[in-house]
Amino acid sequence: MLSTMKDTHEMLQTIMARSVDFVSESECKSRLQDATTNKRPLRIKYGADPSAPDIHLGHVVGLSKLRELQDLGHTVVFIIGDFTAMIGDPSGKSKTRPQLSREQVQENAKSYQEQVFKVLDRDRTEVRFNSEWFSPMNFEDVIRLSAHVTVAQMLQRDDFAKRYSENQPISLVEFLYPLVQAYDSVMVKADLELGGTDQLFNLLLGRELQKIYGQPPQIVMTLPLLEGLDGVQKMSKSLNNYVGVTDAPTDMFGKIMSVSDELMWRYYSLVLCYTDEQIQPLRTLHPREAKDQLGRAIVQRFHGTEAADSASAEFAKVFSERQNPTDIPSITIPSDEAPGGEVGLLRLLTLANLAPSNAEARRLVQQGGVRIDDVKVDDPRMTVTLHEGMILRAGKRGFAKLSLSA
RNA sequence: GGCGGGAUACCGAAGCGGCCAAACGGGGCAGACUGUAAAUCUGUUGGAUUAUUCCUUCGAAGGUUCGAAUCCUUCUCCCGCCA
Repeated sequence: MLSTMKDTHEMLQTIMARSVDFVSESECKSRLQDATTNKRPLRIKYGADPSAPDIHLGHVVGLSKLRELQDLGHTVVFIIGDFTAMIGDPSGKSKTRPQLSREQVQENAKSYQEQVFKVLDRDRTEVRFNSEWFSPMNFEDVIRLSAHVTVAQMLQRDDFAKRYSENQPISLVEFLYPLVQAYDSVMVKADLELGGTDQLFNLLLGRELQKIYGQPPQIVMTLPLLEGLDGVQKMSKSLNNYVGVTDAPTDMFGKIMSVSDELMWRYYSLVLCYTDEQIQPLRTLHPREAKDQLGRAIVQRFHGTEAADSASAEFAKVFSERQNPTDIPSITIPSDEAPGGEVGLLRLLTLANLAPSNAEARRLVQQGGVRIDDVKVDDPRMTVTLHEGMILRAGKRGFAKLSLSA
């Protein structure tokens, strides 16, 4: 259970590891001591947006930290922002987030939880939906809540300040969002809240609001945002630069291998929680080897050792040795598409889902990206005589195996 | 309520009567190389067609013109400023 007072310092170090902002160390220390003497685990708040139910490694950064805290005996209060998701968020430069129905939100929330518990300890997690306290509120309540903050306070937030000075629009709803999140903290009596560095303002507002409501202010900790596969922008579903925790082992491994050499150390640190001392020896390895280990460790975490090893082996086979993968999706060409067992090459590629259009298929062929049974074909006009088990390859990753049945 | 700005392909952004399927950048895809789906370099990036060519696309609908993303009219949506 909770450690003794002697360990407080050590505990603090564990808690603070990898954090960017931490408000504040001294508060945390006394809170920990209090927790120990009263045998009361701290309540660690974490908010999740169920509008995009795919958890990726970017989320794992925070989740891993939560797990560490759970392993120290604390309780995670996992808040699903079902209320906020139902309203939709017009935030920022991006397009307005779609408003989700209650059913969709429920469904997303469910799959969200399934994924989250790949990292979190279910027994030390309290799941809450914020519609619990927001749905019953009426407009009067909203106005009263809003009265606690000023526009000047809101404009302290970086992105608001920036957009305001650049004459970019800021929706009133966006002003309300930090408030909503802050109120969550009040409702669950959070002792500590963590989030990405972009959440700092919202987290701090939670402190302010708690003080107003007569609660001890939560400790605030931010963690770095994990860069996505492109190595520049933060990992996100909408940028399609993410590794999902439900990705198939081979995909997951392949995506990790596509991370730049430079970036992989961040993944070691933020996703796998390696300390600098643990990372140091890895730097002497060949980058390809270090990345292979990274990929295996990550796949192992979500799919097990066996899957990790075979994903690694499969990758070496397909990309290093340029062999065909073990499992190739099988496709059947309808007989009316292939009179006499013959089909035009381009048509074949589109039928096999290796190209979205004939024009795209032509480009592939002209650029030398197409092979049939390991033989390069470069004539877009050619006709192909089909046979059972014929293997089509388009580019590095596109494969299809022909099945002639019926 | 008044005034002004804007809507271009996946995204950002040029173009302002023909040479525009539309510059440029990003992203995507392919190739070379390689140590990997790293890095770098090159090519490519609406659809149909072997090609000639044709079709659809520049917020929507009409119109002017031999010819429009470009001019006119109306409409829709977005943004800013001043009230």
